[in-house]
Amino acid sequence: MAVALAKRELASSSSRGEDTRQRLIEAGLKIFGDYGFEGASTRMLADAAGANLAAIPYHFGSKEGLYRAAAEFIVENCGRDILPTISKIELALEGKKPARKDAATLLQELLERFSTIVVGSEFADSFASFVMREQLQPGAAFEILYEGMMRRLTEACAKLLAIVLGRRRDDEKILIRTQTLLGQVLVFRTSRATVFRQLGWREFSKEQIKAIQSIVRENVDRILAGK
Amino acid sequence: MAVALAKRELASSSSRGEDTRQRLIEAGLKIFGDYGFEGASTRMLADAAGANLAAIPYHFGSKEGLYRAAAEFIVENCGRDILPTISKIELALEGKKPARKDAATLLQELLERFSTIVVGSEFADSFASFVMREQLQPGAAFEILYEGMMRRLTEACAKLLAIVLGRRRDDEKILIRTQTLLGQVLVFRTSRATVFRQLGWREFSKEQIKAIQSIVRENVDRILAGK
DNA sequence: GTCTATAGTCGGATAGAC
DNA sequence: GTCTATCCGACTATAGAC
Repeated sequence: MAVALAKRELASSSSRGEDTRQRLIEAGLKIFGDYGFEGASTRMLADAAGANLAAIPYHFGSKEGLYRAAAEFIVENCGRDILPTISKIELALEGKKPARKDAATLLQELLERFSTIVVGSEFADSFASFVMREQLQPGAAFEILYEGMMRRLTEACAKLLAIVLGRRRDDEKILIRTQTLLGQVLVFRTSRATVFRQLGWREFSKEQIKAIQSIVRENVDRILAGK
Repeated sequence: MAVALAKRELASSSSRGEDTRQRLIEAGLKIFGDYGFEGASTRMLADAAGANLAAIPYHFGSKEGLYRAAAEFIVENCGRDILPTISKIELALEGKKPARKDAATLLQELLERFSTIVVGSEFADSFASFVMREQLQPGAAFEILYEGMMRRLTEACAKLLAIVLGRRRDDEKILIRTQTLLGQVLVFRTSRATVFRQLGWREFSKEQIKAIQSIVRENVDRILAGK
């Protein structure tokens, strides 16, 4: 927190440099998300940021450097939304093992938070494409995304599920089932075009997000109820 | 059928033309899947097909024409695997409404067939990327994929689910839940990199596919059991 | 730090010989 | 139908003025 503040002060007090840097990262998020690494041109990036072409190699060394910086930006922003919940869960798991019922409640809370980010945030519109492209062809940015975001999410999810179903947390079946739980939420992003087409939607409205979350919650309840 | 046969005969009997065309489509499937439409160059495509650069505009009009042809190839090949099952279901739904239990059995059969394609076929390695990119940025090829493949799958799935849960088949909740069912399977493709990382897998082996299918089946059983 | 201008590369499509 | 050669546009990165 203190570091972030210091950064901001540095940005506003010093030169335009840090400001250009920030605008380039935000433009990178959108442009790389829309067109992919190869499809995005440095001209698009510079234009979207209102910056000069040469500012990219200057601030980030290369187009790829900007790409990595965008991945780090995603991790930081998602972190703001979901890390508090994950930290709470990790803390609860550190002490004596939570009761089955409490673990189920925590798991539902985690999934609701997750779905709010995945379908509910307009920020997700930019970074969802970015992340999906890295799933297709994992590169250096995938490491940043996985270590900074996905690992803690899937591990927290798996540990809670293990408690609820009464199994060891590194049981392969638990890990597979963890993915099926997350998949129920993720599908609304990864198959967005199909979902919109079939449901006649053109966006995720507040009501639709609630409907999705309600059904996921119901499904998960039923899955957790099984022995 | 007679048309397909006639085409094949024409291909083998006539000139190299039809053969080059076929090799370009198969190369397109792989190259477009790996690099995306923009990322794939006509030189890569021609090299992978063992064809000349100029053969692409000659046979398909343009690079985009080859792209569309690849989408049609996907529809045809997926169709071979899953259309018989879908047709069987559509037939069963045409007559008098199947019993709840029978609908559940058909739904499980459909999902197993679906998961076999999604995670189990080596053909999927190529076309999964192709389809995912179209979900990100739906273009002309998305129409081909949706109308030729996804529409009938999701509709069959939704109709069966409506019977099992005793609701109208155009109920929004049914359509949403349909997506969550498919999502449990799809996640193993769309988040492949994360799944492999968390589970320590490097491929989908026979045993792992069986494990996935078994857990999906269990989840779906529990979801369908709810009222 | 930011700009313009440019070098050097690679892209898709085409013309025309065979 | 297939090939070679080539056009023309767009790309990333850099050099050097300010």
